[in-house]
Amino acid sequence: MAESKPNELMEKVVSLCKRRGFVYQSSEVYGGINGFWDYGPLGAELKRNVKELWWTSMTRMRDDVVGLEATIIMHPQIWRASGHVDTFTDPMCDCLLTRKRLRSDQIEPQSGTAYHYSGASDAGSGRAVSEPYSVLVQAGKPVESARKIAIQFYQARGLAAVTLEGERAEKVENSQRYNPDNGSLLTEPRPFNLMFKTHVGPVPDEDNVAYLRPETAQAIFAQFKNVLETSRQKVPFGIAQTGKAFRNEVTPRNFTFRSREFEQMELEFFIRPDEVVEVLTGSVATPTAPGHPGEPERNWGWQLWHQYWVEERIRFYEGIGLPRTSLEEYWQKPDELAHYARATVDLLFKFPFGTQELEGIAARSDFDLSQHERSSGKSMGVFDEELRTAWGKLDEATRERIGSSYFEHRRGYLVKAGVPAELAEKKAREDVEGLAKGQYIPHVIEPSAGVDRLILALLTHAYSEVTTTDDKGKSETRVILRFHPRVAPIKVGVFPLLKNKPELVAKAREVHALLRGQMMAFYDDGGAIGRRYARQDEAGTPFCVTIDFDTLGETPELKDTVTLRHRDDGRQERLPMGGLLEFLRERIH
RNA sequence: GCGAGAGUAGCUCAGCCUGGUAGAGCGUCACCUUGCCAAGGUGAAUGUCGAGGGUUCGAAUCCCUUCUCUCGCUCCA
Repeated sequence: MAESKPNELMEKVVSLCKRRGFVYQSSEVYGGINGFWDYGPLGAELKRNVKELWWTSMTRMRDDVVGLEATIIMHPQIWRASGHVDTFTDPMCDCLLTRKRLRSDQIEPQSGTAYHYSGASDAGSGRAVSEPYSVLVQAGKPVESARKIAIQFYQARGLAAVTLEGERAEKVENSQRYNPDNGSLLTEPRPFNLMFKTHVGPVPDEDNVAYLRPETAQAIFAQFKNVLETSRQKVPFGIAQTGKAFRNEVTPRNFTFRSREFEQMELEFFIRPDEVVEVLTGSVATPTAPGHPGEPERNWGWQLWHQYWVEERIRFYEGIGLPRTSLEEYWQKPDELAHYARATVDLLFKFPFGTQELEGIAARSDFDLSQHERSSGKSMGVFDEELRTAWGKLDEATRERIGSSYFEHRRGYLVKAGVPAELAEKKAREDVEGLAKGQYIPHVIEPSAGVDRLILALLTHAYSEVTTTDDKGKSETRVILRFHPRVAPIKVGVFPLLKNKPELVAKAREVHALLRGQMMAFYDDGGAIGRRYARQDEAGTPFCVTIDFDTLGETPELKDTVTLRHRDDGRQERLPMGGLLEFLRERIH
């Protein structure tokens, strides 16, 4: 990474992105639209490469993961079951004094005396403010403390010497309208729905409200049974999906990092609950050392699976040019975890504007499938013949122990989900009976990555500057994007050494024709050769091929060889044309 | 959404204070030149000065509104 100040580096990257056609602001000719970005020619190739590498490594290279491509608009019930309708509709309000933003439903109810003011004036300047305001003070506190806050409020609105007007006291019980920190009145609560709403059908009304998905994952849960029944997969296995998701962010920030329309790469990897693993294998293996635990084993519990996926994902990033040192693993603290999550690891990248999340790998227990089972009324469980048989062979004490552990987990989930205690107990007991018959709801490990964030990480990580000084002492700074060849938008540039020699141009065209179709190859004969190299460096092209007079046979033993030039160090080597394709393929795959 | 700063050629910026109808460097394109790292020459294109409104004989310049970007408060792909 270049050694610039954070903002400087970010500005350079943003500027380069536009100049070279990686990223443009959406709808720019109309003044742009906040939180939306388009990918230009180079960006589109880069993004495509990243998604294909993810898809290939997740599905094609594995026996135990299959793909899904679901719609963006789904049955609205999905978002009620997932919790997005509730948690994404937060009423927010602002403190009128400090402008601090608060979740109005999370404000501790306050009681005391509210002092209302109709406005204030400044005798000195003759100015007046007629905006009403109030301050809540706890019972017993003097009125002066309210006045002090109110004076600050009116001072902030331009009065120097404040004379408060229309003071009036009122008893208040359990109000959420005041800031607990300073007693200041808050703005009216406004709902902040982070889901984009639309209507299915031509006439918008309440009955046909639908949402653009705020994550791709829920479709995987909703289609879990279909995939299970049609893919010939058995737990443990995963379902992968990439696609657009939409969140009406309060504050889109940091270039493409937080966008309102963005793309995700998500895997839901379904595993057996630990109780099932124990029944089948007699014990549950747990992590013994940090690092990659190796090939999956039958006796792995959720913790090992979780660790496995964390390490798999880090390997993926390493494979596309983000070394482990550029990443940071953050294990969420118990109080930060969502209530259904058992563990979540964030993979953070050191962006110029701060260390921020690229991907979250969550162990989500059986929460999601259970929610959809309760919400849809359709079973989300799987049946495992082997489990039923193994259960039959257990002794009574073991059945009792494993059964009660399973019972506690299921009851815990149901109670948290709002099921009345008595009913939850009854249902949890039924679940234990199901377990004995070979039925259970799979747990899930969810590695969920943001594509656009990853693109931004790759761009900022690849960005570097090289300053050279020529004979005349004139120094010049060139930009090199040091992309891993796997993600580089253009894999190879093909140039005739000179443009005004038709034989060179024809030969270069021939080489270009040989390579294109196999990989993104770019032909260029404009300007001097050094300039063309520089242009490709800036686009992040790892290799350039130059056709010269030796290629044509000027030095007989060099006939049909070309110069291959490496981006990162300018090194050149001579290669036979016939071996070119293989040489490049080895390095870009 | 709120507070602070900014928006002029593809990019980086000057001009704004003190109104008189837009400039530099780089880049882009064409031609010439070219013997491996942004070489040189000649020529060309490009701005409704972010958008809208107002003041004025006249606005990039002064005033208002709006949009976008950057930074702080919330967020986690």
